[in-house]
Amino acid sequence: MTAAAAAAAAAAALDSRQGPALAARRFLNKEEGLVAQILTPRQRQQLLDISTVVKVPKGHYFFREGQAADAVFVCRTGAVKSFRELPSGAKRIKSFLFPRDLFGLAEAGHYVNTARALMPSSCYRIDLEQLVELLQRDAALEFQFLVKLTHEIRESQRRVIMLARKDAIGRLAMFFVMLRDRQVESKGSNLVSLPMSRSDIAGFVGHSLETVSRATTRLVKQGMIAFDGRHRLRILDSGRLERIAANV
Amino acid sequence: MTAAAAAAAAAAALDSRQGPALAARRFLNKEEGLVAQILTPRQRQQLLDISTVVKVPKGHYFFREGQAADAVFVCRTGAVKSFRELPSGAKRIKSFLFPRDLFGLAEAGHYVNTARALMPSSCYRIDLEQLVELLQRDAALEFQFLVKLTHEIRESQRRVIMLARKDAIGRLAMFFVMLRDRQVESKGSNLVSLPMSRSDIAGFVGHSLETVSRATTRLVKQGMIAFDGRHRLRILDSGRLERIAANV
DNA sequence: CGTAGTATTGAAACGGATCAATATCTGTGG
DNA sequence: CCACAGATATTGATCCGTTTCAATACTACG
Repeated sequence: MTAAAAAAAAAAALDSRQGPALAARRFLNKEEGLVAQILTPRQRQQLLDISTVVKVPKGHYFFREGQAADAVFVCRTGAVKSFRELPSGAKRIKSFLFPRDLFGLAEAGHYVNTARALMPSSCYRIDLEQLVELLQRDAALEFQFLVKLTHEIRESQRRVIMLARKDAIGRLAMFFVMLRDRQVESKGSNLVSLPMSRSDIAGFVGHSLETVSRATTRLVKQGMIAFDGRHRLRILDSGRLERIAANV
Repeated sequence: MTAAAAAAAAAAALDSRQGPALAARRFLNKEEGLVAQILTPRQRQQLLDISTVVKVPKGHYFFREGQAADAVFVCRTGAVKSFRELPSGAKRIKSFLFPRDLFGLAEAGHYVNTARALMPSSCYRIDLEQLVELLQRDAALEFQFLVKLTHEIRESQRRVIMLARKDAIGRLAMFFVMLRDRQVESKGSNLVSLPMSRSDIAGFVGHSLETVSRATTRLVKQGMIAFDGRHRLRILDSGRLERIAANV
């Protein structure tokens, strides 16, 4: 886990517009440099060779919980939610996936979560068997996956930090900041797209739908954020929002 | 993330008594086979060659948050807690480490957490630079780390599930079950050692110290668990405890 | 054996969950 | 393109559990 982090530090930033790419996201505290993976053109081509592009309309599934796992996915366009249906009927949202995100965690050969498109989306579908074979042959490529997993762990830990907070406003603030930081495109624009429903947000931050609603209302009333419709968030006072988000 | 899982499924169980070993822990739902890593004797020797054994008394530190990260650690004996000091003074416990656990997550070349011995402990200290080099050369070994990271992610997700619960008893039950499952030695014995303080537990499960105390008391009164002193837990009715732990 | 840190127990207050009613969207078909 | 219906979201009132503050009990270590 740490090994990868060191490598990540050593890695230079790279932008990849074509072919599968792994998103190395920014961390909580803004760092000077965006740590990213290097995929050589050849590696990207190798991944392309064993992958197909899957397009689905809003609300459709990439895979469902329990299904045999024979592929990994990398989000290409759109947005996806990964969740688990609980016996109680509630949905526990595991994560929201945006372009360049890797998903498809399996356990004992079966998908752990269900992946559903929040809007019309497309993903690279990478055959698992071939991928494993490829990784075994190419240590450098495998290393990129290792780095990617380290990011995954940190992201998960960030979520743990969020859930450890008891105040609804703080959790929401963290959630919004996390989303903004992930949407690299919106850099500087202070516009964040919220393709998920309020109830999905609730499932993610671990509060009830009503509490999420009240908390967002309070943030709006305090002038930190504003909405252009329910799925378009504008951050008005990012300094204050971040202070609340960081204020543990 | 998924690639590794598939490989994990393919991996056979192995017990390693000497040299660094990576713990592949059991998952929430007991599975038929204990999924573990394979480290060949040669790989283990390679890791040994670049590692040293560090012994510290109770309460001492392996490293502190922010320190330059130049090594990974694998717990050998004892128990370690990994945590972060918050501005507010509170400690947020990231994880408890037991023999065979890997730790030392770094970000931008510095340790993210502080690692402190809960009891007299020893760890393998693996030089990071050499490890990275070794991993780059040995895809198979690197793959083991990849598998290990996948476990780490699942563990983290399990923690997320725990934190998403609002009831104190449920969280505690999950915590105790998690601990028991990690202490492979205690297999069948129903005895779990709790080397950490109540306040550490509170920091881990995300509740106040008092709430943890009250919840354990209730579990005791309901006859599910009992204590031999504050650091020795006996699970009396593991069926009921597990049902509460799973009852999401 | 005493003392400082650690844990338990009690009482009061705060905040989120839940139940319930109303308002607002979104996507569909006319 | 509009209107309408079902789904989604907001807002309100009450209840319940955790936090907090405070006092007391325990335990481990010198």
